[in-house]
Amino acid sequence: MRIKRTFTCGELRSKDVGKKVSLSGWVHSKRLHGGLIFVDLRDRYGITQLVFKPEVGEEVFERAKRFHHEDVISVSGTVRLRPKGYKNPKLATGDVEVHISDLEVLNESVPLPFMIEEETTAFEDLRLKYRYLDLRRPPLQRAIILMHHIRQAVRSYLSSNGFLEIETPALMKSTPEGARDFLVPSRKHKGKFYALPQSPQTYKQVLMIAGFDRYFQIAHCFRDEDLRADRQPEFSQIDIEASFVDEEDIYSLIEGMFEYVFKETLGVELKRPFPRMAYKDALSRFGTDKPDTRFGMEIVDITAVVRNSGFGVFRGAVESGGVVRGINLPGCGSFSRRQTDNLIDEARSLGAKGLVLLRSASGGFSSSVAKFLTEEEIRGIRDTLSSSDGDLVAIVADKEDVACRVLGELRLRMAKRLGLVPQNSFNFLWIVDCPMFEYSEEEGKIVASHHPFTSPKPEHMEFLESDPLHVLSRSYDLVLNGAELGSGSIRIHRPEVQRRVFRVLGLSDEEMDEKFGFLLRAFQFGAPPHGGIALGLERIAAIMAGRSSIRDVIAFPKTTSAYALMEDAPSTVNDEQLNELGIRLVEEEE
RNA sequence: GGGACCGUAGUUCAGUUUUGGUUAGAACGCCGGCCUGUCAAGCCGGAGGUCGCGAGUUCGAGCCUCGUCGGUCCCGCCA
Repeated sequence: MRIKRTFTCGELRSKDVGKKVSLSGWVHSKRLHGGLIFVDLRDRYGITQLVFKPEVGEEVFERAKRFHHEDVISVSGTVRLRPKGYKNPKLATGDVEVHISDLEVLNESVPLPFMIEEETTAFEDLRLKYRYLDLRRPPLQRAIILMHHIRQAVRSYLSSNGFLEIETPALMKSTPEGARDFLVPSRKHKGKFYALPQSPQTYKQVLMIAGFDRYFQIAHCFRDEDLRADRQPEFSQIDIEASFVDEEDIYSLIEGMFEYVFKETLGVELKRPFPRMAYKDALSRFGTDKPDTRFGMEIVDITAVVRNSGFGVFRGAVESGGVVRGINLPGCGSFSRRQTDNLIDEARSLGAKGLVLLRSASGGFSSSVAKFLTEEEIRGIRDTLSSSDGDLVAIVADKEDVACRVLGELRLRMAKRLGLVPQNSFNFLWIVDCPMFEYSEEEGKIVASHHPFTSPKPEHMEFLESDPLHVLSRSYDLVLNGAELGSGSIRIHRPEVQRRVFRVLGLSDEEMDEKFGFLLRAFQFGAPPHGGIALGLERIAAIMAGRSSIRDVIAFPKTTSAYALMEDAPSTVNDEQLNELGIRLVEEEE
């Protein structure tokens, strides 16, 4: 490289006029006017306009004529003020241009599979195959840079609060509980396997026992489960644990961290304290354990209003122990028959038996169902739901969990369609008072709602064995704009309590010793009370960047089938590698 | 494991229903020419297609049927 850059492509301003400068970057675009060539030179800092004139010499001028998109070049030249009327206000460097005197072509580009533009229309599989090109686009550059700033801010905040960053193993013991493990075969111990961490949960608890009373790590985690827009097989957790703390300590620590991170990276001031909501209230008011509180349209109970209704659908649901709940869809009273039919179909596909729609009009309801309702019921429903003329009331009469889930999902979809979801709004919410256990239909047994190291609420401890499903835990979830950022808890730190919880989960003494013996043993040697949280870094970043998928904040994400399109992973390995590990492949059966 | 949508020049799409029918179009990109103030440069010309793949129906399939592969969203799953 003969010409070394003295400035970046986002740097030059009118104060630099007259300077002799060198720039390096990618040929973003070229505008050839015969005897005059403009080139937009781009790097991650911005774009600067280069001007090639014939005076530069035939060799350089002719070479510049042949530039392709995305050639990499270095140039030297003089910064000049652009003539009056030819400044470009869209560019930070738009007041100036560099008149080129020397050129070095560092790499030529073949024709591109898609253009490097602010927004691309290219399909995601193509973008993933040529990820290095997609990553040149400004939105992804901004997202990757934002990730860096978030990581830096998290480290800076936690470090200045006395937290130590400590790494834990990537090769660990497999535990069948929770998500499916990624397994790593052992060469030294043929037939045995490590697992990649789903989270460093037990290690961080052991670190507490070791006396590192404030720990954090931006931990890479792996879960072999199916993917979603917000779920990748590998992701990062901001993993935090502290000793001698209670829930309030964690809340204020984490709120402080987000306050700092948002201020540092986005310049956004967050409102504190974050609101808190009981788990059961979240379910009944929003139909989900991760409510999006950026808009209203809350689920309202009208069971009492229609308990003795002449309308069979309502009365029947109540008589069979169900509920009648509704949401008010503002301005949807003008929906066509087709639109209302679609809504009803949607409700059915979500699991409801049906959906009752009532148009609010002239102080009452304009609906075929209205004739089954008394004046009092109509007024009651309108008042309870705060429904005004022109609105549409959607009601589900069903078992409580079905009614809430269906209405919660309709609420989200309709808010999106009606454009009622405010952008650039960050609504944090703590979900508290979560149940300790839940019954898994599939496994036919009680499982931990959070994880088995979570402490039950002390006042519920006595019902642990007799009524486990009503025991609340000392866990908490953090929700942002309807997305679960993460969860944590105050942990169990006494071996006998941990054994009781394991026993409720159906583990025998032998099983708990085999799987978690190291933790139970550690608890016997002076374990401090402790608790913490783990937060999904990519989900945080995606919301901050305004992206709908965490793939956009990960440099090299996998597809929905967990495949890496750029380098083709996973791939087969040769027999030698398998032999060394003592592994033989089984033929795929039809 | 299940549901929905998508797959046609390098890219994004139209063409698929009503009607299966000669030579599959457009824009951007690419290549060539003209052009000294553009910044979505402009003008003229050109090249570029196993219609994802495989069967089937048919005289004839981009279009109909079945299967399959890939991508995206969702349910299940994610202590």
